[in-house]
Amino acid sequence: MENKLTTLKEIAKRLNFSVSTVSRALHNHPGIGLRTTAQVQQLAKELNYEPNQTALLFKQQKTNTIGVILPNLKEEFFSQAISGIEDVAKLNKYSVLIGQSHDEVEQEKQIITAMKNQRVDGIIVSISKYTKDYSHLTGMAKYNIPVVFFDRVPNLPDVHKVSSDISAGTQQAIEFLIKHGHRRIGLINGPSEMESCIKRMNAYEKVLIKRRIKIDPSLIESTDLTQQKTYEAIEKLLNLKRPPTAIITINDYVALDAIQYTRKKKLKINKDVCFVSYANLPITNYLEFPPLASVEQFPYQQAKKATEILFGLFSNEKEKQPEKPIYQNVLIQGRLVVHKK
Amino acid sequence: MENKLTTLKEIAKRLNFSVSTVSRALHNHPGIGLRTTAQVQQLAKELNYEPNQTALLFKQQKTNTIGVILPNLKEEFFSQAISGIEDVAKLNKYSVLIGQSHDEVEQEKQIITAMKNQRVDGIIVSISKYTKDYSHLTGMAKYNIPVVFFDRVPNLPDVHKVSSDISAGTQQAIEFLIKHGHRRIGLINGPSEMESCIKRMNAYEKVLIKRRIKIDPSLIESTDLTQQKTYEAIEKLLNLKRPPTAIITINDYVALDAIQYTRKKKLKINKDVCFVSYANLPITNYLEFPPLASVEQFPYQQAKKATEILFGLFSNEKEKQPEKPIYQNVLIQGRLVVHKK
DNA sequence: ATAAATAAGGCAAACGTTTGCATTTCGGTT
DNA sequence: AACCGAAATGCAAACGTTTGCCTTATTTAT
Repeated sequence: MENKLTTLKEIAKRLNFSVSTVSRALHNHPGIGLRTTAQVQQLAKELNYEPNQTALLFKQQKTNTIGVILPNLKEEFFSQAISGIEDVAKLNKYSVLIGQSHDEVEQEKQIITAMKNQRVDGIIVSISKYTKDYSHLTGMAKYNIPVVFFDRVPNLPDVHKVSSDISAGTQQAIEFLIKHGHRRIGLINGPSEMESCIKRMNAYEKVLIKRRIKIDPSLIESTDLTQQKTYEAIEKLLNLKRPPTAIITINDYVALDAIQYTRKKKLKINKDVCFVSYANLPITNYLEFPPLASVEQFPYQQAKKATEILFGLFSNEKEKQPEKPIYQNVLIQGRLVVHKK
Repeated sequence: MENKLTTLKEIAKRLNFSVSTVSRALHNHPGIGLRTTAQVQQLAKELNYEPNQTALLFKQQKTNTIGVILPNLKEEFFSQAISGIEDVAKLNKYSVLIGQSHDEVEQEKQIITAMKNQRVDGIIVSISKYTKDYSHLTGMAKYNIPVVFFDRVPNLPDVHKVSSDISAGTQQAIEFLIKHGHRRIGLINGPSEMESCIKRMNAYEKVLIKRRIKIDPSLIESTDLTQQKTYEAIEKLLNLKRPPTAIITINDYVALDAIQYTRKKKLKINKDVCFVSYANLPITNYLEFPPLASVEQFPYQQAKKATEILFGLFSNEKEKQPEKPIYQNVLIQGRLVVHKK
C-alpha cells in the first residue's frame, strides 16, 4: 500500500491524456471538453491528488511563506502576535516560518539570511532590543522581499511599520497618576536603542512640563530588561531622599521585578508606591500585587495589521507601479486598563 | 541596482563554463580542475551566490522543513518546547513550521493537511486535549512523513513518542505530601481523553493503596482546563464535609485558578490547603501564593529529544531497512520542585 | 463541396540544480 | 604515427507544474 503522492503525470497516464490537458482540466480551463474535465477531476479526487507545492513554488518563484522574526515566544505579547499573523496568513493560504532572535543581533542576522535563502515572500519583524543597524533588514528590498516592522520598530522614514502609540499611552498613564494626586513620578525605561523608549521619555517630559511639574532627572532610570538591572534601577529610585510615589515601567515583566523588589523592602504596593506599566499581561490577574494599571498594547491587532500591510505589498507588486513606494507607519492606540484588585 | 539572486547559469555564462561544471566546482568535485574550481568559487563569492532552496528542495523531493503542531504558544511550556525544537533543527539546517491547534481537533486536521501539501519532511506534534482519533496523524506514514509525538501523546504502541513520566512524578508528589502529614489528598485531573490524565489517576490510586490510605472518590474531580470548570471542581472539593488538606492539580495554570478560588473563600494557601501541580511555570516566582511544589516537566528537553528522534528517522530512511520499525517511547523523568516562599 | 471557424487536446519550454554518462583534450607510451 | 588512458568538461535528463503555441478533428457557413 505504498501510497505515493499522486502527480499529474500519474493521472495523465491512467486516463491517456497529456499532462497539460490534466493540468488545465483541474483548473477548469475553457479549452478542455466537459467530459474530459469531469473525468480528470473525478480521478484526481479518487487518487487524492494535491499539487506538489515544492514544484509549484519553484516554478512560480515564490514560496507562499512569510517569515516572522521575534525576540522570543515566551512573552505572551509575542505569542499573541503570532496568532494575529497566523490568522491573516491562513486566509491567504500562506505558511508562517518563525524565528526567535532571543534579543541577539547576531541571531537576527542569521535568521534573516536563512529566510532569504528559503526565499520567503516577505518578512515581519520585531527587532531585538539592541539592533541599531538595520541594514540586514532593509537590505531585503534588493531581493524584492518586503519587510514590515511591528512593535519594536526602527526610527526610519522609509520602512513599513506598525507600533503602538507609546506617546499617547504614556500621556494617559501619567495623567491618570496626576489625577490621583501623584507629583513625584518615577520612570524605569528600557534601553535607549529602543525607539519606543525615546518616545516614552519624550512623552513623560512633555506631560510633566504641561502640568507644571518639575522634571527631576534622578527619577529617571533605565534597565536592559533583565531582572538584575531592573533591581538596580528600582533600588536607586527607592533610595532617593524623596522617593517617587508612583513609577512607570517599560513593561509588565519589568514591573513584576520592580514590584518584587519593592515588596522585599517592605513597602506596600500601590499604597506606598504605585506602579503603572505597558502590555497588560494576562498573568497579572493571578497576582496579589499587580501594577495599578497597564497600557494595553493589542499585540494581536498590531501583528494582524502588519501582516495585512505585507499582503498588500504583495498584490501591489504585481501592478508594477514604477516608483511609488508609500511607506506605511501605523500607530495603534493603546488603552489604559486599571486593574481591579 | 536590481540585485537579482545569482544562479548557476549566470556564473556559467560569465565564466564560459557549463552549468554542470559550475555546480561541481562549487561542491569541490574532484573531476574539476583546480584553476576552474578556484575561479568559480571566487566569482560565486563575489556575486553572493546562494543556492536557490526552492529548486533544490523540489529536485531532492524534500523540503528541509519540519512541521510542529501544538495546542498553543501562549503557555510557556510550549514556547520553551519550540526553542528545543528550533535548536536541533538549526543544527541540521532545517526550518520549522509552526501551527497552533488551539486545542481544536478540526484545526489540527487542517494544519496537518497543509503541512502534508507543503511536503514537510516530518512532524512533531503535541495533540489537542480532545483528540481521540489519531488517524489524521498516523496516516502520515503512508506519505512517508514520520511523526513524533511529545508531551501530549496518544496511547498507541506503534508511534514514536516522548513524554514526561507522569506516574513517577505523581508518586513523588504524593509521597511528598504524605511525608508532610497529609492524608486527605484531592486530585483535580484533566479530561480523560488525555493519556497523561489516566496515568496520573492510576499513579494516584497506586500510591494511596500502597500507603494504606483509603481512596475516597469524592476527592477526585476533573476539569477541561478552563477556568470555569476548574472553579467548579475546586468548589466541590472545598465543600466536602471533610475537605482535602492537599490538592494535586493537572498543571500550574489550573493550580492558579484553583488557588484563586480558594483564596476567595478566605482559606489560607498552603496552610489550610496545600497545592501541588505540574510544569513549574516561571511566573510562579512572582506569585504571592504559588503552589507548594510542582513537578518540573522539562519541555525544552522533551521537545529536543523528540526532534532528535525525528532526525534519527530521517537518516534511517536512507538505509532503507526493510521492515524494522522500532518505535521509540521515551519517558523524561520529572523532578519535584518545592517552591521557596 | 469546400473553405473557414471553432473546439479539443498535445508539444515543449521554463524554473535551478544535480548527476550519470559521453565527449573532448591532452600528455605519454608503444 | 597510432594508440591509450586519464583528466577535464559538457550534455541531457530528471523533479512537477503551468502555459504559449501548434496540431488535429469537428462543425458551421457559404
